[in-house]
Amino acid sequence: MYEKKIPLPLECGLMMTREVLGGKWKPNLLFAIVEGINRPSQLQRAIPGATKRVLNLQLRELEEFGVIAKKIYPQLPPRVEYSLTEVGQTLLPILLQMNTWGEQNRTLIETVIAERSKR
Amino acid sequence: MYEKKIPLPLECGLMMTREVLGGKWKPNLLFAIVEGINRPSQLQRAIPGATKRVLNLQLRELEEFGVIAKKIYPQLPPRVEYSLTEVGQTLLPILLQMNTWGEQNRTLIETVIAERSKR
DNA sequence: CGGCATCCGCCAAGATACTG
DNA sequence: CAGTATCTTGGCGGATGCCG
Repeated sequence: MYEKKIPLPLECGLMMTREVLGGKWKPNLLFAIVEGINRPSQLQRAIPGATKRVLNLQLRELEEFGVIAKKIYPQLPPRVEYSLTEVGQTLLPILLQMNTWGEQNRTLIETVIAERSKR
Repeated sequence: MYEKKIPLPLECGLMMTREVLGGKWKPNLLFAIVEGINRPSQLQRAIPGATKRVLNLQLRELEEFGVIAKKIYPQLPPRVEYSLTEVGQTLLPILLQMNTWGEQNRTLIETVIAERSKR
């Protein structure tokens, strides 16, 4: 019985997920959308660190991957709302875990970063 | 009763985790180490896409964050072994979920990527 | 309000070669 | 086998401004 013929098939699932969540603000965007912050202007306000352009780019990518859906209301002023798709919902557990892990280890991480910048 | 004074405290846990897992090969490295592929040369072979240099850089960062431990055997030829720390163990659930999610949605993702490159 | 065009700086990551 | 030094690059993300 062969345990594992090929040591690592590059553990490709990780790369796949990375492809989807890889953008700097994508996790935050998904997180925000779930919480009901689902309009572009709201998202901009919720994520002050990112510019309109970047958020748009990343939103489009998320949309291309079928993770979020974009609803356009043809009116003036224009109105757009994002929502998680079924597939997007399946990402929630991961995001939640990432968030709580980060919270739990925040002091550790901050310490290391502070330490690092001393050099 | 104020529901949420500040809409998003930038959902900082996500950024923390990102800081630790952000490198291109870090998830793969952790995954491999858990599976017993814990020596530099082994890791290089298991992850053909990355160069020695990059792997070293990312391994060092993981070590700085206290996620992996580095054991050096002072002998010739030199021998080094990495292992997950307690903290590192707590990352496993996340990595596993990311991996399985990627596997489950591999065809979707590959399709989108193929589509994208047509333009 | 939502979206896009343009320009630019930076840094993570690739390529290569050398030392112990 | 493990690690480092040097050089280069691609592209992601930041900044700004214009348009419907």
